[in-house]
Formats: sequence, C-alpha cells, structure tokens
Amino acid sequence: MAVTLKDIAELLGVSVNTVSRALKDKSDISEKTRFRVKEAASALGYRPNLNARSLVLKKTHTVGLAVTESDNPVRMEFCEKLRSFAARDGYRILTVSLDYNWSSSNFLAIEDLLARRVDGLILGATWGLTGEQPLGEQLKECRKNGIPVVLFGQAQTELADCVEIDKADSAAQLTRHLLECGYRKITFFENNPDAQVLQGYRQAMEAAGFADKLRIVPAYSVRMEAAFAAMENFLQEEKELPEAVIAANDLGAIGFLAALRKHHISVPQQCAVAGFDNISFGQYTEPPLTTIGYDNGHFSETVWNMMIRRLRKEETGPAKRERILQKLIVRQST
Amino acid sequence: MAVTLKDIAELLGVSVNTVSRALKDKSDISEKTRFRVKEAASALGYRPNLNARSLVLKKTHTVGLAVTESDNPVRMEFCEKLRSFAARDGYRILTVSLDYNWSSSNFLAIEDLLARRVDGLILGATWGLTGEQPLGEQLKECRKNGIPVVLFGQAQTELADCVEIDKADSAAQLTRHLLECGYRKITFFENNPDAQVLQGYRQAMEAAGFADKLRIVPAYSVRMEAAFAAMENFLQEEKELPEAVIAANDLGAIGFLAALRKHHISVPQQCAVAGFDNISFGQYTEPPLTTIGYDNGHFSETVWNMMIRRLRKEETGPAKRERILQKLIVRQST
DNA sequence: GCGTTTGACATTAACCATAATGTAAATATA
DNA sequence: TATATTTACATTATGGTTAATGTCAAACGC
Repeated sequence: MAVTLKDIAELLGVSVNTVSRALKDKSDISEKTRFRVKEAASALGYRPNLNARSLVLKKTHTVGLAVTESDNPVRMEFCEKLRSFAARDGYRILTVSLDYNWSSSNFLAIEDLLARRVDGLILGATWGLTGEQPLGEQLKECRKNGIPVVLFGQAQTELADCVEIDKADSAAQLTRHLLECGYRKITFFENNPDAQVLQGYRQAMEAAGFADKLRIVPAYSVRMEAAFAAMENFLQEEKELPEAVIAANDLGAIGFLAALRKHHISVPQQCAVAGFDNISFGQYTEPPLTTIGYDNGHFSETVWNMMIRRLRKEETGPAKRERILQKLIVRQST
Repeated sequence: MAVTLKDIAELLGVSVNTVSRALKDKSDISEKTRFRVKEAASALGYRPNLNARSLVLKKTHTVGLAVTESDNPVRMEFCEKLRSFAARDGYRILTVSLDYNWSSSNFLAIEDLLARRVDGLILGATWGLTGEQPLGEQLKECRKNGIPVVLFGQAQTELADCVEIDKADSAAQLTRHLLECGYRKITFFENNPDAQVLQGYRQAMEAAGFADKLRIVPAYSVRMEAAFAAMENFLQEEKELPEAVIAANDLGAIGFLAALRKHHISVPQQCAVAGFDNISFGQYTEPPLTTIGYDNGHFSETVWNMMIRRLRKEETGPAKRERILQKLIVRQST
C-alpha cells in the first residue's frame, strides 16, 4: 500500500539504489536525477520505512523504558521528561509498565522490548536484581549484545549503569528533621518490612537514642485513597495519636492530611505529617507538605545522559553508578 | 551480534524455514526436529527480530500516540491507561509529545510515527484540524494507507474517528451550577479567547439573563504555578472580588485555592472556586474542589476500543464519533 | 509392483531499505 | 592516440523474517 523506493524507481526508470542515494543527498548522483527523484518522492508521498532501515543499519533509534508505579504522577513526570530529552537527541521512547512485584509478565514485557531491538534499555529498578532472577539474565544478554542498560531507583547490581536514589538516606534525613523539630513519637507507615526507607528510619531513631519510640504501621500508603483509609483505620484502632507520621510517599501524605482533617486533628500542632517525592502538589496542600525528594528534571536528565553517552560510545567503561541528591523541603506540615 | 534463525539453522544443519516453522509450531515439522530446534533456540538465546517480522507481515503491533499537554497529570493518566489496554491486546504504544500550538515539529513527530509504520494512530486533537493544514494531509494519507486514526478531545473533522469531549457543554454545566448556588459575579480565567469553554460559559450566563455579569480574565490557568501567579496578580489589580472563579482546569483551581488562602479569602464563603478535569487530587484539597470531568478510565477505554475494533476490522465503516459524558462533581469549594 | 499420496524437509522469493561492487561512457592525462 | 580517471548510474549482496513452491523418499492403495 505504502509507497516504496521501488515504486519511485520504476516510475522514473532508474534503480532503487539511485533513488535511495538521491533522497539522502549522497554523491554519485547528477543534479538532474536528484531533482527528478525528489519531485517524484514528494508527489507519490514517499515515506521511508524505518523498520526496513533499522534492519539494515541495526539501529532503531528507540530506547525501551520499563517502569513500575506507572500510576504515580512523579514517575509519570519522570517518563515524560525522559521522552523529551530523548526526542531532542533523535530517539523515541517505547514505554512498558511493569508490575511492582517481579512477575513473568514483566519478563515478557522486557523481552518484547529486546525483540523490537531497542538500542538501549532504561529500567526502573525496585527489585533486588540478584543474578539468579530472569531479569538478571536479560541484563547479561543486553551486555553481551552491546545494548546499554541504565537502571534508576534502588538497584543492587553491577550488571548495568545505575542512577541511584538512596531511600534509606532520605528516610534518615526526614526522621532527623522530625526529631530536631522535637517530635519523638514518630510513626512510619510502610507495608514492606524490607523497604530501604525503614532502615533509614530505624538508623536515625536509634542514633538519636529513641529506639524505643520506633513504630511502624504495616499499611499501604503510596496512594491517596489507600493512605486515607489506612489513617482512618489507624485512628480508630489506636488510643494514642503519634506526634508525627511519615507516609511512604507524598500521595500517601496527602491522604493522611485529608483523613486527619476529617477527624479534626490539626496539622502540625496535634500531628505532623511528612512524605517522600516532593510532588508539585505538595506546596498547595493545606498545610503545605514537608517532604524529601529530588529534582525530577535533574533525575531524568542524569538518566538520559548516561544512556546517550553509552549510545554514542562516549562512555564504554564498566558499569557506572551515580547518586541523586535528595533535598529536604520543610513546609508547614511539620 | 544477536542470534538469528540462520544461526540456529546452521548449527543444526537444517534450513532457516524449518527453524522458523518449528518455533511457531506449524505443520510439516517432525516432533524430533521441532524439539531439537527449540532446544537450540533457547540454548543460543534466540529472540525473534520483530522489525524483520514486521517488514514481512506489514504489522508492527504498535500504535502511535501523539498528545499535547503531556505534563498534565490527567493526560498522563489517560496515556498510562491506554498503554495498559493496548498491552492487554498485544499492542505497544509509542508516545510522542506535541506542542500545544500546531508546529512543524508536531508534523515531524507524527511523520516519524508513520515512518515507523505504526498500525494505528491515536491523536489528542486540540486544533481546528481544517483540511488545509499539514495534519489534515497526514490524516488523509492514513486513510489512504488503511491506518486507523482515533482522535480524542475536541476535533472538528470527519477525517477520522473521534471520541469527543464537549468542553463547551461542560463549561455551561459548571456555570449553571454556580448560578444555581446563587453566585452571579462569575469570573472565568482563560487565556485563549476562542476556547470552547468560553462559548459554554457565555451561553449559560446569557441564557440565565446575566450577560452583563460576564467576566473573562485572559490569563493562563492550566498550571498551578501560573494560576497562583495569575490570581495574585488579579487580586492586586482588582478592587472587587468575584463571587466565584472558574479555572481552565483543576490544576489552575488548586493554584487559585492556594493564592486565595494566602490572601485570607475564605472559599467558598467569600469566593467560590471551580475547575475542569476531576483530577484525583481534587477530593483532597482544602476545601475539596468542585469540578466537572469525565471518567479517565472510561475515556481511555472508549478510545482504545475504537482503535482495536478498527485494527481488527470489526469496524470498517466511515468515521465514527462518540461523545464522552461529563459529570459535575460538587464538593465544598462552591 | 507401480502409481499416488504424504510427510518432512529445502529452495526461492518477498518485504524495504542500505552498502559494496560493477560497468559503460565521458573526460582527463601522458 | 592510448591509457587512466571520473561521472553516473546499475547490479548484487545483505539484514532477519515469513510464505509460497519444489523435491525426494517413505508409506500407501489397489
């Protein structure tokens, strides 16, 4: 259906090669022929078939992006910024969403990206990534095939470049801030007992000599509705209000704010609230939210820069590791 | 570098075709050979080259998605849901971001999608889309080449299927709601004088006999920061506070809420606030936001269903048009 | 026992593009 | 003038896959 080089060649009575070279302004073509070819191409509405070109050149100018938590606005913003950096450099981003817990559908999604011969792979790493896992095999395959991989988030592997966010450190910073404010009974809402953030929380509490005040509520607080429900549930069950609560992220903290408001608990007077991620809504909540986060633009740019340097072979050494700075943003919720 | 059918064929001393057929469980292959081939394939780590396959089959199982306002969380959520519907049906979504105003880079972005031979194209339509525009030509090309196109948003063309959001109607509904609440001095913040929302606003005001109360402030209010600034500016310049303000979307409304709070203006007592889109944050603001919007999940599903029906040739007729229902959500900001 | 079917492969063509050679005529050089 | 070079093409190979034929021997029917 679509117009091909062959169609143009047959129309003009020249060879396919001539058409190809003419359209790309290469040598060995007379001005006259070049002109005739370009005329015919635009008259017929020729559009190169990039799949065929990729097949020959072994470059798709496509980078795969596989992310978890794709419903999180911060993550979405990250992906969007990544797309625009990539576009600037002539690459397209093919995005797939992964389950939060490692699953075979995740494996297949990445397999699909590789089957589509992406030039590189950017991967939101929330799993352990030990060598035995199928993902580890995929990463090794990528290395073998010269496909650069950049991980972002919390990765514990040397199999690929990584832009790291030290969640334990950020939790520790946040906890220290709350301690400095004078809060002691600080409760952390986190479903996953192995989460990095809990390590930071524990470490900071213990370092300050308040190990006995450690309090972890095993409830999801990464979404507003879930966090709202978790807080309501918590308020019903507990007799004693904590002095401060930490949510798994800002979305959760916003849910907390709403639940506390519903129960006429003033923030931060009766209970302080803090979250992670520094989402843009944080400065417009009531009260504005104290949080710790990174600059999403800088984060995505760092990830993309690593990728483009690999793609351009400006960087060819072993796996690099970069750490993104977290910034405590103190607002009125603490 | 990557393993091909040929590699397997040579290893086993059979033809490429045999390998291909064996791997796809087709006929004309003995059990023994099939087994040997599959063993070898997994041993070598064979992964089909989907670009080559696409070249032959003329199907990429990829749908292009071109959107404006890609920094809007509602839009991002829409894209994400679309991706998951597509994934369920075995398609990948290749997303490109377009400028809000029609530009040549938009043209090139869509051209790139077509050059990559997407099976279909989903397009966020915020432009007039008259026939003269290059986009109109691209849409005609798609039709000629049998590439289904689904537009969403506000499109005024018969060149493609369209899932429509009647912004004028929603503005009218919102305005009527405010009038019913007893507000009369209703100010609309909208930068674009030709915006559909303003037509709805005017129509509702005039129908209620308050044409003299029409008040439009030409300021951007589609982002929180911009809306915050616009409202502050407005409050400084104007002596008289409106009874209600309408923002171009919920993000803007949230910016308004923050600005009004800063100036100790109570909402909705001194000034009501309303927006568009029904973003999920709306129910967690202080006060919770009155808004009008559609169900994003239903919206994206409708769009995808149109696309998949075209892709599967279950629908082959002329351009279809579907309208998405808008729902007024009254909360405490009015 | 001989023609016919069929099972299990191989061969060839096609998809659309790029790149490496081949080639004939025109021009330049010795 | 004879040879070397250049110009402007065409031809062929290549990329990895699928699909349409080709082929040959074993199994089958009568």
